[in-house]
Amino acid sequence: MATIRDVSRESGLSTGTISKALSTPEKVSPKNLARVEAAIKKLNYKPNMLSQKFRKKTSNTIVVLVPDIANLFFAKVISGIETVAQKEGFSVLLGDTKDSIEREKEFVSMVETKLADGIINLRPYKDGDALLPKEGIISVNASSCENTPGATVRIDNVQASQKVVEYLISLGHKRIGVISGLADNPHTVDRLKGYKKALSNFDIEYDADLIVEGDFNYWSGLSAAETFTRMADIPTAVFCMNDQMAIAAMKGFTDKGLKVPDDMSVTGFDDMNVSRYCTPTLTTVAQPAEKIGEKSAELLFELLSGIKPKVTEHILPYEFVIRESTSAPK
Amino acid sequence: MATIRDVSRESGLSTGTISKALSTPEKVSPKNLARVEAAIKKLNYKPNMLSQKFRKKTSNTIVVLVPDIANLFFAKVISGIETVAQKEGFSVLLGDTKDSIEREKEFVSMVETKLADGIINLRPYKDGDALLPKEGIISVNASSCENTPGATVRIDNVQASQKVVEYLISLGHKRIGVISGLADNPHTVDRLKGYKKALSNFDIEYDADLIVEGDFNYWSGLSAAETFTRMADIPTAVFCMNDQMAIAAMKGFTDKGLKVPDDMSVTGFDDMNVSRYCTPTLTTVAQPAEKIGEKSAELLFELLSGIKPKVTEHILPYEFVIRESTSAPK
DNA sequence: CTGTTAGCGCCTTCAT
DNA sequence: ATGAAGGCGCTAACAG
Repeated sequence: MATIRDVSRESGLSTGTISKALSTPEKVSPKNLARVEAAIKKLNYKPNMLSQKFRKKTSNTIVVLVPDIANLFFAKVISGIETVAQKEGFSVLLGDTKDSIEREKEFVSMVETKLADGIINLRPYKDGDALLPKEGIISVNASSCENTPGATVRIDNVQASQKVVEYLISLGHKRIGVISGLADNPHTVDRLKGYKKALSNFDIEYDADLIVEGDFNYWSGLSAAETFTRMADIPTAVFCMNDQMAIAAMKGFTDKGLKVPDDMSVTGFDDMNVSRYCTPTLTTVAQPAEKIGEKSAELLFELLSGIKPKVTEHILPYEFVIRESTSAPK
Repeated sequence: MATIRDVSRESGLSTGTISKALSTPEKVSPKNLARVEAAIKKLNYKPNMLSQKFRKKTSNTIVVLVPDIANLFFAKVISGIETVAQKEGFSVLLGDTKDSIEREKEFVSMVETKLADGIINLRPYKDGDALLPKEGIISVNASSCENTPGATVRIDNVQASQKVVEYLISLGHKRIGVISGLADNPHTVDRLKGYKKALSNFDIEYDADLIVEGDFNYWSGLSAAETFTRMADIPTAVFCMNDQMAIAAMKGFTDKGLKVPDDMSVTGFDDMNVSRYCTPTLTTVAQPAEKIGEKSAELLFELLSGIKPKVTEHILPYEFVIRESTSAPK
């Protein structure tokens, strides 16, 4: 493998000149530039970026910490991050933690060992078991919840949930079930808060029996739907905390002979691509996943460049999308 | 930032000893080991991995080239890759090319510039515009098609497609439509081949009018379904080349008043999670996406370690899953 | 504009 | 088992 020294020898110029020819060609005479190029081509020289990074003490790499990359929402956020990172000349290291705190630690330590310059964390912040934010580690929390410390990008989960539930109420629903995420998940907490606000705004009493705990995966939505159908006083609508559970719930209700939306209105959260193509199409909250990724990356690069950003908590707009899965109760 | 030299000074030991204490502690006396540890803790020393990699001339990083990470199938493959990579102590750099050949080039050059040791390519190989395989660059093509050169991991697309179509024929269908991917996509080519084989096995004449071109995205499935409903002689079943188009097609048919599967059988390809929760549930080919990722990574690491693997073309088993979207024609 | 020089932080012989 | 010394490939002063 040819090194810069080989190019120097071949071209009869010093390594310093070669280096400059590569980084700031306008500061090298055209004649010499041509000689450098010729030598590079002849030797098929490729600069050793590892050496460059070492020398410059910067990896130009960020790590994206993600609980599970096979979750479409996260994948979209990452896509947004990638777009911005490439524009800035950064690489993104994938930190699929598979929900293991051990793996998460390893990835965090990558910035301590210079392998990465900063971190974007897609795992919602939870008091107590959070590795980030951490002193000396530049990070952004993407898709966070209320009261997340440090730099964050998110939508207003409380408000969005409230809006969904108030819409159901406006249709005439009074008994509205919830398929939640795990009870201690911060998104669950925020979205439940919005649900309660909506009820209280319209003087509907909160009934804890109407909250069925899921885990954001399909299966739990199906199972929760069955739970509802076994209730003595079945609700007329169900607010699901993500689209996956909502789609599975629609199936669960359909299987038990309930028509959606005639017998049961169902709403989701996220607006995955499939939600406008399933049957019936899903009323849901559209999260700007790619935008969240882009904004997070932009914020991280601001932080990385040393400027203190004016705003460190970005609350992005969401959209409430009404489709076929909701209607007035019979 | 403390360096190894600081630890050396603090502990009164040479840098060589510190280095050894970190890499092969069993070769350092317990007494000195303790002193090293004390010094490290006192100074909060973290080895500079950038320097380490530079010195060792290996990045311990692989790049995963993916046309679009917000595609669930790819995301799952990546998840499998990550699992194996972490076990091997490698990082994975995300190469979301967003279908741009320029970006792809950049990522490929990362191994030439030592930023990565090898590449796993999720883009199907197409004669003519393929950057990989390439001399001097260790790579594996994951989820490839027939006749892909170099190291590959895939399922037998032709056989799987044939099986699906023969199943439809066995149900009594004779006029079977296809919603394909883009015509020049290698997966389209392989799967169409299987479709034709099935027809010819059962002496059904191939009718090019029954092939409607899609692009593997939802929208094209919906649009193709509408095309079918406008045909004079509507088919009784449609073989879709992925689940996304199949789910959208089911919606398209339903919207036009056709019942699935009573009036129209629909099959997919991939078996995304949603396919067992949509309504009706989808008959499809289950690709072992995570396994494909794991196998690809294992193969790459074999290649990287310098051993010539006995097998460089891995054909993984798929599963044909029969669900509710198919039945005998009326 | 170009050449010289001195390291970046670490690992690895090679002695001891 | 430990220490001394050299150098990986590159960039960044600094001189000229």
